[in-house]
Amino acid sequence: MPESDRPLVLSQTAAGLLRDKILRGELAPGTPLREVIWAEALNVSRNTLREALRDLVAEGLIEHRPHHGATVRALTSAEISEIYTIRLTLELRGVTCSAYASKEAMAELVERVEAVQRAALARDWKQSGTASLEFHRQIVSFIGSPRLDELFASVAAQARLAFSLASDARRFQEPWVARDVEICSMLCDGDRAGASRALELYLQESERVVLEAARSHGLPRPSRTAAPAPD
Amino acid sequence: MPESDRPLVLSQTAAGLLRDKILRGELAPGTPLREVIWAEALNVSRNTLREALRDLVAEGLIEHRPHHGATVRALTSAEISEIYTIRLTLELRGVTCSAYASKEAMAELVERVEAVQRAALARDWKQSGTASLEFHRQIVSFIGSPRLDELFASVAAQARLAFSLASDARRFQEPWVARDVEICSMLCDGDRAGASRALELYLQESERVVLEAARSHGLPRPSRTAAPAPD
DNA sequence: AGGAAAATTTTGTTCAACAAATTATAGAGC
DNA sequence: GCTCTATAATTTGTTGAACAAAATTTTCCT
Repeated sequence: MPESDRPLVLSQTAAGLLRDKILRGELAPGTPLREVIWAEALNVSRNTLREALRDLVAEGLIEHRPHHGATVRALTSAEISEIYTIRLTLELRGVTCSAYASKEAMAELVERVEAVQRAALARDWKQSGTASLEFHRQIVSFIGSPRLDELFASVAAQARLAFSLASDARRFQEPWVARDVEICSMLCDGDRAGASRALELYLQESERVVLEAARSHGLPRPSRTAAPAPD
Repeated sequence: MPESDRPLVLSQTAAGLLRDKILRGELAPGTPLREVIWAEALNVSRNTLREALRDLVAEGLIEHRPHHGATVRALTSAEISEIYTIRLTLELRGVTCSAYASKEAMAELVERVEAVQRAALARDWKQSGTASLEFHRQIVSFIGSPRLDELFASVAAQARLAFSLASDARRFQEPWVARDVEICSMLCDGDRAGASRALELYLQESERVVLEAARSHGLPRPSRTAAPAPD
């Protein structure tokens, strides 16, 4: 039944709800998203849900094989590596473009690295991780391309999906804070070559750690087990 | 009527037909794509057409404003500039990564630049443009990320859309052939710094020319005129 | 003309149905 | 007991009709 609230575009709000659940880690990678079940769980028609699913496929959050349906995307180790390849490409270019960044943009960068520090001081490691991604996002924004910004956001969302496997959040986030700070100060000093080197090492190590976590914690197991209930 | 042939996934073959028509230039940028009209033109239901349209939106070939429907994407000059920003980001990184490219990949690069030369010699400027894009695509592929390859393909498709405005194809393509060859030989010699410089100038000038062509030829005019018939 | 109100078009969404493909189940035979 | 196959049950792909809501066009009034 078409009920209650009248949001601007239903299929997109439905996509939004699903996106949140996935990013929040409530739906483990590999989980199948059955159309009828989620249609009534989100209180939309099956057709509308399908449109929502198509949007999420475009975002890279879910996979869709014809006649098999949609599943929460489970990253292979190759895909995790690719995430870092993409990050390196975008962030290195961002560092180069920081030469032409406005005063405000640089101030925003400092602002964000401070947010990382605040979260770390408060021992809020989840927030620290989010803030760190925001910091790197700001670096990418120096390029000045909304589309590349969007790509980074998409990639970052998937990275967080991989992060969610990490058992101990502290050991996972703490070492990076100081390095974010270092990169930021190098950028402020105009030492772009140094920032590039630091960034490259940063991403290499991060990739190694995430890959390790993913490997130990369980990679795309074709588990045919029952799907968690929507509610 | 669900007729005759039984393609694997209808909505995607429908999207394919539309994609071709757009890329072929049969549907001018800004052209509205009315759902009922194209649904029966492609012989699919409206729901299926909607799914096809959503796919094309994800590809960046069409725009979609809620309650206004889909239109063939008309690039603003800012968006044309962004195409070159993205190309610069991807291709420069590709040049860097060419250091680790396999022998086969480098051979493929030479292969493609030769295809550009052949087409130019045959005065087939349309083919020359396509081949040139393939050459640059190969540079990007050195990065080794399918997703970035896909991004380049998407951006290239839109670039061709902008190219289609060019009045004189020869003056438009000829000057670039020699520069593609130069960049290729620099890469083969391992002179990545030189290749980077040449590439940056190449893209800067290309952007200038395309922007000029687009400006003179007519930018996103909100023409409310009748849409061309599907057939 | 100008602008408000009504008629029309177009999109957003739902529902019910069915074909086709996939997966699960139950036997048959060894 | 095990594999292989035929059958049933599920799930996706697609359709067509219907209607509400938003946007566009037309009409009509001043």
